[in-house]
Amino acid sequence: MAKELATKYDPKNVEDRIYDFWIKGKYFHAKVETDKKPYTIVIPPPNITGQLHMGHALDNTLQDILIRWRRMQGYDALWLPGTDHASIATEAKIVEAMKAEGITKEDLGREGFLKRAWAWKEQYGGRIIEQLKKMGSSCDWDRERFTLDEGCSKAVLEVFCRLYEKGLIYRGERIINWCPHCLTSISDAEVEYEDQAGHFWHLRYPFKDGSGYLMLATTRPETLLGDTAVAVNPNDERYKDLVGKTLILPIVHREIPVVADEYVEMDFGTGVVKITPAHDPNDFEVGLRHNLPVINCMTDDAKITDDYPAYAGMDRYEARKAIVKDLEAEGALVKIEDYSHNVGTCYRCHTSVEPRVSKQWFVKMAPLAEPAIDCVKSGKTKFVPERFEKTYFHWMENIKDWCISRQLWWGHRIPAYYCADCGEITVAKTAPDCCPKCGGKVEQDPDTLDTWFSSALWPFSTLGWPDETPELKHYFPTNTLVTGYDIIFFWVARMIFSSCEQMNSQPFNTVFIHGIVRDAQGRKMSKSLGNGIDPLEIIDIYGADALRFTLATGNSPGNDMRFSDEKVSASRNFANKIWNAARFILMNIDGKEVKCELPSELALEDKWIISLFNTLAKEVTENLEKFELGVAVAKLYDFIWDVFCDWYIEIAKIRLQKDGAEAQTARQVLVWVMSNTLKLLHPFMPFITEEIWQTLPHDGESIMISAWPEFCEANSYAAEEAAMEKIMTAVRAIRNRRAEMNVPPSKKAKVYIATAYTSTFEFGGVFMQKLASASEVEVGDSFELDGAVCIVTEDAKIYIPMGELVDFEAEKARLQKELAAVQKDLDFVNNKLSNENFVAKAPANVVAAQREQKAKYEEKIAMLNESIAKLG
RNA sequence: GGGAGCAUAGCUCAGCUGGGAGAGCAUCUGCCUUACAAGCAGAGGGUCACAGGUUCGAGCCCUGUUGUUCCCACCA
Repeated sequence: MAKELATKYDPKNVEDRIYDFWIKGKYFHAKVETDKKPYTIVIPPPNITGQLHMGHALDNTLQDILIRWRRMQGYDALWLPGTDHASIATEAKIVEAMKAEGITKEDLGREGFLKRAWAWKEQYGGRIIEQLKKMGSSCDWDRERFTLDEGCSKAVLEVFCRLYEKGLIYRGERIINWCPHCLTSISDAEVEYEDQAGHFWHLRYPFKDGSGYLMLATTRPETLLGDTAVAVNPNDERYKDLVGKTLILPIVHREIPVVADEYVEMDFGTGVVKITPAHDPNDFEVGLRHNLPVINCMTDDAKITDDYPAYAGMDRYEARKAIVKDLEAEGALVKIEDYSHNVGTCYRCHTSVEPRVSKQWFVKMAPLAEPAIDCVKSGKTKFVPERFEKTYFHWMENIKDWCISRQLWWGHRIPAYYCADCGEITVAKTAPDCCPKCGGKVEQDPDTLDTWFSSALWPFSTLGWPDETPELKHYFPTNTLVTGYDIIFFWVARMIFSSCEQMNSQPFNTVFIHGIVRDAQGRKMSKSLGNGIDPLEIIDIYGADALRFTLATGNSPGNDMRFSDEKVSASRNFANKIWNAARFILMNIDGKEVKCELPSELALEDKWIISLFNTLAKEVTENLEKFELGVAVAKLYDFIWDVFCDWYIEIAKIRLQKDGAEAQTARQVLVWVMSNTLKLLHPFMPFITEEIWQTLPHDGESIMISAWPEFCEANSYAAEEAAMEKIMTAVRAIRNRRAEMNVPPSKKAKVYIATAYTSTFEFGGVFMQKLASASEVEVGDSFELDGAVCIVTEDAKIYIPMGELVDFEAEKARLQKELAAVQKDLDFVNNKLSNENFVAKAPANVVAAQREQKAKYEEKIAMLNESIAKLG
């Protein structure tokens, strides 16, 4: 068996096979076991257009760690997977693909387009799911959902109608953000602002009565076509008398009034603002207050309308040039300044957003925000780390109404029906045959809903709501939502208010927030930079466990992390280390009857490792409970590598070589500790742990459904831990000394140990032989030796007679140097202890520890002095 | 304009409720010690950004400063 295992762990031989084994065993499937406590995570549904990127890899690694851990703890753990139809992103991709074939949406018509979209979904929607499987994700694939499937659509209809009936959804003509490329409205949250270099055009607008000009400046001269006023601040002494006068709009030669409005900042620019209600949100508000006409001068793809023949059909930037030229010709242009300003862009295509007045559907947010704020304030939903609650509150408290209608076809169609005759609006789950008011013909609103409207319902729509399913009853509210901070507004906040409203409950108890994965230089990974790292490629080279381990190790809640090959390579090395430890154990139990249970007779070193493991189990569990995944995994790394491999396995070799009862004890402890450590590591590195666990003696079908190791009082051995620590300190001291003197390990030497802990060191003698190149070890109260190297630890004075290698002067100097160092330490402690305030105010245990330290230093100093005296 | 994060070894980052600073990588030295050279044993390397304060005691708590990153707002 052992011979078959290569010296290097090869994930390619393991991962797919193990994943199939899990699927066949149905271990991921949650069975609605009502006698067990539920633990639920709903996946942030990736877009069907998506390809697995590092963000997904991190997000899903964290979720899988939590769900595997809870499953092992005995919870009825459900990780519910699915995908998002991503209306705008998907539709854009399909339109783009069609463009290559020379077809437009209109050519196909709505039905034809949707048919094509569904075909597209069938083709690509499964791709990201397959990629998630490569990560080892233990999702319940039998419950996979899609935001546009029948159930989710039913939930969407239900919510829309309920909100409409409550007056929380309304239709209105408002200024909204319009993407001239995607040809749809987008919500405020979907606008990204970026600094762009632009210009400030200073213009003069003449008074009708010929009494001069008003100077103003604009960053968007083309919107002048839609100007319906010029505003000044009512308190501005400079312009007080001009309010109410009439100006002639340059080029257009329309008469517009001068109005007074508080919105105008007197200190900025000339304190005069042109007002374009149709193309600026602030101007729109001013227009409302002053009853100004709204003149839309652009088409939906941001070209000038036919109302302005000179510019009709020009793109807004072309028009800008033409208009500036004409302004100059007319003498209205005063000067042009360079100016950098924030421009709103579409979060999908980064085209500059064109604010536009248009009739859309909105969700009235104020009444929904209040319970959502309370949900977090009261602690029903907690953010980890907590600071993100502040972000959440700030957003919720300042929230504006949510524009939910999109001029797209791929999505949930708005269930509103308009009567062609009387204009009556009917909102209903099923289409009415005719207008309920006048019996006229009705037509459904052509628009669809914002994709986030359906994902806002995800925690309960996926569990069967609005039906009262057993799943909904058992698994809702969900336990943990794992997501990045970049998606709090889009999704987390909307799930919270939707759930508060529809379910009268929080959607999840904890929101576990992580940061984004950056490249090795700390830059955001992006397509345009081309610095993205493909997780699948990393898996191909290093294995999924190595990738997962890297992502988990770097994780500190809410913080960004950098990803580099070096880190994955270190993780791969760790996997290999585990692999080789397993090989060693397998080699030694080959052909022997070994069960995975602790023998009744344990040696000192067995109790030591068992005790340390016990502490590890406790701490890892505590760290996981606090979402300190990175801390938990670091402890596992240290235990496996530095404690188990570097010390315990090495020490175990001594007994294994002897064979007999002692060897059998060592074998069992090796198997027990290894097997249980693998369990603790399993959530982080599922493949390799399963592979090894299966090869070791084990009970049960799979490590992933084995019981999570618990802290156990009987496995705590404080005295043995302390004794081993003394021996290990001595071993390290000897190694250190030998290394300094450049003595090769092959040159063995006898070791004399003078100590008060004779039995401990007598026991540890064999360890010294194995680990510290000791040919022989003699333990006693004191020794009189000439020409020996002397090493002083807190518990022992160690002599190594290596006369021919020792330079006595150097040895003396070294000891004196060490003495000085210890003396400094002692002074420090003494200083503390002689401070009355310290002794009086510091906790008793801290003071006691200092006193103990003082005694140790004094003892060490005495021993060092003695050694120096001997050297003459 | 408002808010938040970060600043610790050459690099990347840990550091729990305050009790003399840690890891990985890199560097240097010595080892094929039969699980592992993707390894083993050792070493060097830090005014914990700066300035105050609270405390017997501060990397950690408070105030301010500087640098840096991000989020929100959007003064045309």
